[in-house]
Amino acid sequence: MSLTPRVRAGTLRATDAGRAVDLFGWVHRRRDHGGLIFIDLRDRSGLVQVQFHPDRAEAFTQAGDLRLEFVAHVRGTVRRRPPGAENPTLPTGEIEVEAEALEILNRSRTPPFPVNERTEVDESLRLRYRYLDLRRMEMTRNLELRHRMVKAIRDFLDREGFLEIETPVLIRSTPEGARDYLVPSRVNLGRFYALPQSPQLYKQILMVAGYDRYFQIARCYRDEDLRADRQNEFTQLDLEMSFVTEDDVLDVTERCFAHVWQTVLGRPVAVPFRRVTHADALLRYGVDKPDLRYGLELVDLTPHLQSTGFQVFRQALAQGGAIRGLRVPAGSALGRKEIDGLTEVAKTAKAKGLAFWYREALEWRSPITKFFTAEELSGLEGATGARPGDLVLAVAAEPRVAAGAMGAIRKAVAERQGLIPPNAFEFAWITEFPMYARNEETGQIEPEHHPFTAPHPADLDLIETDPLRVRARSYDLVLNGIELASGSIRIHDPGLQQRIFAQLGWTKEEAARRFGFLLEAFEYGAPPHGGIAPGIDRAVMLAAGEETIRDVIAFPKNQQAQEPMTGAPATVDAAQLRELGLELRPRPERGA
RNA sequence: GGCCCCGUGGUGUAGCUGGUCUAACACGCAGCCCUGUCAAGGCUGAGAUCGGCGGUUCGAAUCCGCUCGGGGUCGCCA
Repeated sequence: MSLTPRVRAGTLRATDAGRAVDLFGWVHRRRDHGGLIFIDLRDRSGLVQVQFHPDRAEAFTQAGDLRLEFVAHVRGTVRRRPPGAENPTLPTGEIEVEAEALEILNRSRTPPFPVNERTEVDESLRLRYRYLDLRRMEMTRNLELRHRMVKAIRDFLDREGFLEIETPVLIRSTPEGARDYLVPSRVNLGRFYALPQSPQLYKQILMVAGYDRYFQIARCYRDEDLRADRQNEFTQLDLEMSFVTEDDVLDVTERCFAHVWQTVLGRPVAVPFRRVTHADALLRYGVDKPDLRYGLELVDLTPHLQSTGFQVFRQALAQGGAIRGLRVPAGSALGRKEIDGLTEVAKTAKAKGLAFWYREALEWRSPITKFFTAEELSGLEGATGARPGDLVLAVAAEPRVAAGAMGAIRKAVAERQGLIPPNAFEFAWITEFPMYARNEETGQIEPEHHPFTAPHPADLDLIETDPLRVRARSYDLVLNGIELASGSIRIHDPGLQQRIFAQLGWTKEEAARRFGFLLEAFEYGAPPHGGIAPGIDRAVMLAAGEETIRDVIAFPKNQQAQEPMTGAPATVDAAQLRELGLELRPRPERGA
């Protein structure tokens, strides 16, 4: 059979009736009636029903041999289906292809899991046979969605005057941040490249070079443990702009997302996005990446219970603690069991316990009501706005712990009470992150974002005196409680950059050794600049309504950072190691 | 590394307060019948000793311990 231009199965419509077509695809399903055979032929675009009639004896006989996932070439004619035989649930349901000839291009073993159904299949099996998994329509849909989103991003940024520039994947290791993946250099024995955790330094250098609007769909690598929304290898939209302030970066970013959501998902998204300062987010939502699809704002009860006689609260307050509360509308329906469950959530978040009061018609009911004065209880009512039938929850602890615990409680309550609207997309900016955070283990002060983030101009004087209070010119984009992007206005003044390095405890020599090239570049006319880096995998995951980014990545790693289909990472030949000047030490324990 | 969840024919599940479980159901697979189905239908059949090891018991898929594999999460992720 000679090959003619192929037609995609899922694209055929009633208007194609009478058309001679060549279809190439996989057997999605077969319905063999003995005297008549129907095959659903599937390709990337969808599927169409092919009918084999005994009148075409040769094709009909061959069709009897077809099995699921066989690869076939069908030549035939598109026909309207007989009245009453249409399938309204299928885009191609008005027509079918009457087969005139069939060519079985390849057979298939019985697949290890159903390709033609939506059933949940063990993920390790899916990854081992990823080529079959990717044939499933949900995965095809996800990868197509990803393509369209990335294309929409490129189109948008192109129109906005951005230039897409590639930066190296083999780069110099910089010890800060996440663990680097290292690549040994054969021609420079004993030396290593690192894979980029992000193109951060190169994009800043590009700004110095005058490429004032740069972007890249960049692969990034971080040797850290994997999660549902975290791979050791992932994709970022890396973006940097010169001569801008926060507002410019936020503006172009939110218009970019609005464009993608509109053109790809057909979902209008209002701009500008809501903005919440980091401090405010902790106070009102207990996290720095609040899910704004639901209310349930936290309330500061500290001022109302300042002199409470309740020992647990009293002690917490005496140690500089805070009391954060949450009104659960209609929470009186929650029983002891639910409260216990929430208490567990609070404890997992390091709180010692969870206080609760049921607001009844005339009074508060709780094991601890007796410890509070009428005045305090009315303060509680005023602060939370609790009405009869509601429940009030509270945690007293060091402010950070209280916020974190109540943030976890807020999320748990929303999930358990079904307060999260489906199909909602709530974007929000979190601004003014602190410049520094204390590393709990080492006690050292470390940059919250990265050491090139510009400090808030009003806080410059605090850098040396009270670094933890210095706000950064940084911002995160949050969508439905998931961090989508992170960025900042950068330092472009070599003097200030030195000062920040010094604050981190680096000597001039150390800073020069690590980032000398950047400091040097800044001495040749560095423009003010800033940028952001949205995670593509997460954006697609949320747009697709998936629970894990693995479902929007063609060949992801599992939680053990392995790729089950090819078996990476794998051992290598001794000869390869020798050539690289590497020698493996036996593992400390559990030999072999 | 800690905590939590899961592991039963090819797939998805049931069974799991120990005993006709000689492991059930659906899909898939094989054979036969069937000319308008679309999760096609009907009949017949093959296929798992219940992740592995050890223990408790007269008796273990069911209870206990260890272990392996997978997932979620905390730590980690400038």
